[in-house]
Amino acid sequence: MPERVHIRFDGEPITSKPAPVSTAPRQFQQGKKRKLDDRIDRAPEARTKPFYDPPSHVKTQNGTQTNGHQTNGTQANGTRLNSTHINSSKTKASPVTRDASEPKGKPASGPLAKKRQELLPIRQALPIWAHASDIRQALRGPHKDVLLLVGETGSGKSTQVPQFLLSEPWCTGQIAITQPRRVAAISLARRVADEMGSTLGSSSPGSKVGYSVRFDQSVSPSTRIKFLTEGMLLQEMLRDPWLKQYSVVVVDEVHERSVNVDLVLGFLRNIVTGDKKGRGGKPLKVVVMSATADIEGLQRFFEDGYRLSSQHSSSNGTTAATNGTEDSESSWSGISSSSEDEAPKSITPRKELSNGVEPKNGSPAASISQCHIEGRQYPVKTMYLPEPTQDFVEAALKSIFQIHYKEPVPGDILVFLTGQDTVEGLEKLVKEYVLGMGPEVPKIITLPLFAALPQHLQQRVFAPAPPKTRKVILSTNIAETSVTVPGVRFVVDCGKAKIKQFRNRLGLDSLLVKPISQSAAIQRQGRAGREAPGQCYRLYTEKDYNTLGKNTTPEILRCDLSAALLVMKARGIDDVLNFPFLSRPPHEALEKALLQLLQLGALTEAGEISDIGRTIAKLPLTPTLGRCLVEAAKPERGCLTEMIDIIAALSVENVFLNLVTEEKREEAEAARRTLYRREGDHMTFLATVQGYAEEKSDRKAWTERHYVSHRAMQNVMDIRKQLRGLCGQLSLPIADIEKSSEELTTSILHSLLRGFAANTARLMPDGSYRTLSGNQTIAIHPSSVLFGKKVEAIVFSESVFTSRSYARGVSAVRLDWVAGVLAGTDG
DNA sequence: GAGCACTGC
Repeated sequence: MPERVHIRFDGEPITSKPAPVSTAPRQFQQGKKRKLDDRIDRAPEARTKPFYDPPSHVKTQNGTQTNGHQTNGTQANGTRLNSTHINSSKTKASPVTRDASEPKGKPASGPLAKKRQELLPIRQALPIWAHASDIRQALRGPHKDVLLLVGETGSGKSTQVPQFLLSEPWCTGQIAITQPRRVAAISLARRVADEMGSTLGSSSPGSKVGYSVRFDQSVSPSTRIKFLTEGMLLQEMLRDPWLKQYSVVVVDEVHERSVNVDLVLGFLRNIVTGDKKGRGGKPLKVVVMSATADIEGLQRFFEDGYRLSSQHSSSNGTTAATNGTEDSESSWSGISSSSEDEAPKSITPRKELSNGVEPKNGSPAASISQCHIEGRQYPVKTMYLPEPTQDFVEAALKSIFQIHYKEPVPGDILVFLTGQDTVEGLEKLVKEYVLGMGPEVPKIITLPLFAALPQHLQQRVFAPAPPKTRKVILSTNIAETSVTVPGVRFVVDCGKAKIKQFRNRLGLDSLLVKPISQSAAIQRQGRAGREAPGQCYRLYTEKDYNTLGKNTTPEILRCDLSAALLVMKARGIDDVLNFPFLSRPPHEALEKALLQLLQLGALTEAGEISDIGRTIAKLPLTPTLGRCLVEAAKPERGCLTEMIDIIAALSVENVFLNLVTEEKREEAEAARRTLYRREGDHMTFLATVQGYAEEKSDRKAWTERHYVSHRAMQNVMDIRKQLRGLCGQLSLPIADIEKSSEELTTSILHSLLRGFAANTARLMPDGSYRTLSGNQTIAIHPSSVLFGKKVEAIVFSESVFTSRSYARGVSAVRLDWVAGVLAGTDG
């Protein structure tokens, strides 16, 4: 989750006038006993029969810790919150010394310095502050290159760790710190610049802090700390596999386990455990930061790397830098290492293990340090349903009103649901019930929240509730990590989410409602305790909670791996099957992805990356879309500009606005008629992008006239510009041969077919479509302009299984074209 | 007749 700015946790009360139910943070800092239960007892009686059982054992799921005082809370994952410990035989936890991250030299002056001075006490109050010295010690000295750091929400790790390391003697290069999301990278960079009394990024040549995200890079010649997205770091590795400009890479939010973070960790392990020739002998330090305490998987992951590297260098002197060869399942989700017996036997227990390597060739042992930092989270009381429910929307409705009648305002309710449909369904029900509330009851405003909701409607959740009013936010998973809603004291968790899963056999994604993991449930619960003690109402039984998986299955085990494998191949990993995966995908998935890359011509028969593959790897696109682009640039196709427009539209969500009412929908259909093309969605996207681009006077008005999303079109234009620039650099030619519109359309569709040969289907006599590769029934998605139309064959750029198999992004093609593409798929 | 959430020189 993004580390929010911690202004509210500086030890001052959140509000100047304490609300009746709020417990000011200072009280916690003074270690006063929580009054949570008293408060509940004093609360007005619920008007309905109590709906919930308190949990049978632990009532408080989150410990609260501030100022280093230990409360008797139990940490979210059930382990004890202990004081910080760094495990390293060479690292004795030393007393906190003066912070060396403070700039040396002349005394500061000016507004930037003033800001830095103002922020200093806030930084010093962060839980991580007291451990600055420990963190520095853990990486000081040779062969102390890896630090695993658990820092819970509010510990301050994302902002402080890079500043702690800045003045270390070994830190002569830049510090990279990766984030899963662009907004987090930018806002953290801004915060750290303020804390250091520096300008941000490219605003002045002397600025010390910068960031790098897609479409937005802001660094200066003096940049020392650089926040960047995981994808950007991978992109930088294409140019510099050894990351020579960096002394340390801090990998943040690892617990989210994006595909990119798994790839980053694999590459970093290779660098850190390999020889240092590629880096001119200089070591790279790696800090891996996670919000969940389960870092044993990471410990094993790096241990295995060191062990293999020492085996390599002692046996044949080769480096493990580009090729990890461990067989063990170093799985994050707790699958134990299968090569346990190879681990150093002398060292037990693992907690005190500091040496990942038993030196086999006389080299000093490398050490992996661990550090645990307590968070700043208020306790959250958790309630379960006594009996399972079939209808979580109805159960949520009951819970909302039970809370509303029982608990005083302020205190907003955040409800986690599965999707737009359940959000809108529950919104309707709540609004109906609100009509029946008496005038003496506080008001309710319902606020839906999901990604497809227009931005200005999403913004409404950030406005505080008016007096005597309670906000009820009905949200998808977007509020679990991406959006932090202020004011929430009550969470209602349906225990489910829509999860995307790639089916190797069918080659299509499924998007189904599945139970969430315990860690996701804890994450949702934590959303109630960010500003004050809170409550979490789980719409399932405690027994059901205990049967949930501990962690969410990492994305790399759930997705199409072709993009990930191409990333590896392009960065010099020849043997991708033996890449050091933190969680190793099944062999079948890897083979399937290799086969797909071969069919795209991105790999040679020998499995080496081809020129086409190298080109595709440099594009910010999936391999399939990249292949379409390369095809469109061929002289005989000559439709690169058009393909760029289409791909740009395919790369954003919701070019066409979703309309709520039937009436609006009909209006939109009529308005868009000029954009629709009978050839299908891709030509329709082309007409839309071209129409928008040709509008020179008022593009916003153009989008409104055509019921097109202005925001989406702005993104399209960014991507279009980026792709045009890249095509120039990669010498992909823009054709200047005149073509008839029919010839152009044919070229475009052929280029699409080259990338999406596997995504083709033919019309059956019964009117359904069946894929040519697997003879699977697939239906044209209702959002397609070809919905309800019958054409002899289709090509589609996306497919997903929800209630049935749907093709999205559909174009009509001739069956003999499809047959031709399937027959010969050479480069 | 339907759209979990992120992300990329």
